[in-house]
Parts: sequence; C-alpha cells; structure tokens
Amino acid sequence: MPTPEDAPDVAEGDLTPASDGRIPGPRGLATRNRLIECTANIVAVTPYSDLRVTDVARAAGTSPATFYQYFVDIDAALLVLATQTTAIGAELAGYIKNRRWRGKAGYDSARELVDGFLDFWQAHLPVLRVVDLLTEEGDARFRQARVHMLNAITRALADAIATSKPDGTPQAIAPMATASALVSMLAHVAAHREGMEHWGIEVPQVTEAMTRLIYWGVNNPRVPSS
Amino acid sequence: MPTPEDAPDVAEGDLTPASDGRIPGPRGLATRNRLIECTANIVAVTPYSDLRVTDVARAAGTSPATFYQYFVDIDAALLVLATQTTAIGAELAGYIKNRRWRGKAGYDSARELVDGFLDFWQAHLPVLRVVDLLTEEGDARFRQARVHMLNAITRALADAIATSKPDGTPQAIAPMATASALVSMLAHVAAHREGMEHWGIEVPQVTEAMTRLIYWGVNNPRVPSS
DNA sequence: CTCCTGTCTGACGGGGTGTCAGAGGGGAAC
DNA sequence: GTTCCCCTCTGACACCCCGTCAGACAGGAG
Repeated sequence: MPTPEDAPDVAEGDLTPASDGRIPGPRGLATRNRLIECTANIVAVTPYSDLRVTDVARAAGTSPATFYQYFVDIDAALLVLATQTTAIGAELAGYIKNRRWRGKAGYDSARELVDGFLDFWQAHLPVLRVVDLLTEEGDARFRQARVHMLNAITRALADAIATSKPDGTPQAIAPMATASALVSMLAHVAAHREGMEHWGIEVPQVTEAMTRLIYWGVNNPRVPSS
Repeated sequence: MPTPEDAPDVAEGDLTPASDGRIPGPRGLATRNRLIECTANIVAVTPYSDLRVTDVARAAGTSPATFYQYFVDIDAALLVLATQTTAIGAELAGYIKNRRWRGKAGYDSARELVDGFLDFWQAHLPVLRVVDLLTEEGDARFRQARVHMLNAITRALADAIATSKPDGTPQAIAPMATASALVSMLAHVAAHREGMEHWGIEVPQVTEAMTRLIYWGVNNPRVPSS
C-alpha cells in the first residue's frame, strides 16, 4: 500500500510539483529550467543580497509571477543548483578511496586531493559561496547539502586514516576527528582562496602545506606522550 | 604640520561623524551606543537576513529615522561590533607568542591555542557569524576586520614555526603557508562547531586532532622526499 | 473549429528602506 | 527664571521589491 503511484519514469528525476500542486508538463519544465539557468548566470555575477526575483524573471523573459509558479523564493531555485553542485562535490571522495597513503605514494595522493578539492571549489565558486552563506544563515536545506558533500569526503578520509595504521602507533585518535579537521582546512582555504591571494599569501605554498598536514594526519607521526 | 587638530581626547576613541557630517554631542553618542547595543542584542537571536532597521530602532525606543542619523545602514552598525570583536580576537596571538613549541610543552601550547580559539569564537558567535557572512558577500570592510584578526594569529604562528627549527630539517616550507592552513582549520571548525556536534562529531576529539595537526605543523616531522 | 488543460501575466496590497522638513528639548547666557 | 539656540529626534512620504490573486492566453485532443 505504500506509494501506490503509477510513478511515471521522469527523465531527469524531476517530478517537482509547481506552486499550485500540479506537476508541470514539458513546456513548464522548460521554463523552469530556463529560470534555474538564469539564476545560475545571475548569481555568478551578483552578491547574494542583491539577487532579485525580478531580475531572474526578466533575464528568463518571463514575469515575476511565473517564477513563483515554480519556486517559493529565490532560495528554492538556488537549492536546486546547490544540490547539483554538492552532489558533484561528494565525488571528490574518489580522490581518497583506493589510494595509497604511505610514503611517497601517500604524499602524492594527498597533493591530488588538495588540488582536486581546490579546483572543484574554484569551478563552482558562485554556487558554493551561496551554500556557505545560507548554511551560516541557518538554512537547514543548504546545510544538509553542504554536509552531504563534506561528509562523503570526511568519511573517505577517515577510512584512509583508520586503514593506514603505521608503526603500530598506540597514540591513535578518532579518525573522523582528524578527517573533520583536515576537511575543514580544505573547505576554508578553498572558500577564502581569493582573499588569501589578495593578501599576499601564495596559494601553491598553501597547497604544499595542506598536502603535508594531510599526510601527517593520515600517517600519524609521533607526538609527545601525555 | 600633520593633524593640526586640537584633537580632543575622546573617551572611547569614537569621533564618528553623524550622517549630516556633524560630530554628535554626549546625548547623541548615548543614543548611538544604545542603537549599537540593541543591534548586538537582536543579531544574537535573529538571522542576518531578518535584521530590520525598524526593529533595532524600536528596540532602542527611537524611530528608524534616528538610526539613519548615525549609520548609513545596519551593516555600518554591525561593523562597529565586528571591529570591536575582531580586535579582541587578534589578541589570541598571545596564545602563540613566547610559548614553547617543542616536545610536551609544545603540545600543551597547541592545545591551549585550540581551546582559546574555540572559546573565543563561541563567546562571540553571533557577531563572528555576521563577519563571515558579509566577508563572503564581498564586503571589504568586514573582510578587513576578519583578516586583521586572523592575520595577527597567522603571523604569530608563522613566527613560531620559523623559530622552532627542529632536527635541522631541510624540507622546510614557507611558514606563513602552514600557518594559514592551520588557522583556516581553526576558523572553519570554530564556525561550524554546532553543525559538527549536531552531526555526531565530538568536538573534544576534533580539538585533540587539531592540537596534533598544529603540533606537526610547527615541528615539521619528516615527509617523503619528492 | 472548440474546448480544455496547462501556462503565463497584469495588477495590487503589504512592508521595509531611506530622506526630507520641521518639531522638540536641554543647557548656556543673561 | 526666562530666553534662545543648537543639537537631537521624528512623522510623513516616495520608492522598490515581494508575493498573490483572478483571469488572459496558447496549443493539442477530439
């Protein structure tokens, strides 16, 4: 008896109902996509606070009322973009799984992770900026998208840490904790990359530094006994 | 010949002109402070996007027009709070200067830094959230305040790294780069502390992990030769 | 051709912003 | 105590964007 729906196989998995509850047909979906696309274009060149439903609608060649037919507010449109982007970001875990993490190979793995992470963030900068913004504003949906992305990476890294037990170290620590700290570092540097460059800090050097810290985090060198 | 001002020694160093260009007298300053205080109270319980000049004015028992007498917009009022807070934050560098950074003592220094940083951020959470927010929005004034704070800490840490040359390591790296990465880690974890707890990650463990990473960053253990 | 369903929009009430010109009040001078 | 003046405050307004109707429009089925 659950979901006795005839559940039509939707092409893009988008069976999102419009504001009046009905599911849009092909023409409606087209405008909806056009609105999303225009939102992406505008958010790329406009700070979030200056985003106007009016502008998005105008860019898409429709009226504001049409926008509200498909989204309750701009955030709803942005959430679509955010979900797409963070889904891609979650695949950054691929830089961690099934890699070698000890010695020279491990160091190389770490560098590829750092580069991959920074490149990804750079490529999706406008959307990720909005994600960070609304997460900080307390929007649960955006936080979930963000956590979904970062957690996939963190878990993978924690696995790598837990697996790569070197030197029979007895000083181990919760792998998720170290992984969280390292992913935090990556996320913050990626988000403030421009600011750092602007302030005279060379990103390649920070890349190198983060590579080392990750290597250390995974391989857990000796620390003073408490 | 510079500043031929009679430069009255203002109590709080606040010779901020009002919107009409005139410098407020005692009564005006009082309302101005009251407005700032009310802004702080409201921002503590309201997401930034819901901050209304109207509400602040009402809380201060004045009219919105009065608010605009002293600030061009809410951001201007928030900037005062932000500057105060980040000035305090810059003093976190005290957890770094004149400390020992090798061996057990170094490990303890690292932990104190982490604890101090997290405590500070927690204590000033609402304002720092706004600082992060507006920095991300591209507001140069807030970014400057933020950078001023974090950079003081980063510089101090870089000094510690440069000074504590262990084991005659030839693999050294730009100290500012490592310091930037570590401070980024601290800032991100501090800002997302609640989110992490909410997601089942234990902060004490992350504290431990960050302590280690800082210790490693400062003492620069061996990495594979490239 | 016609109808009907899905799609779009003009027009409007509501609320916050930012700006006047002018009202109000407190202290210095007498 | 009274007057006067300047600092301080505010009511009122125009503006803009939001979000929501009821109804106009289009294009495929019959």
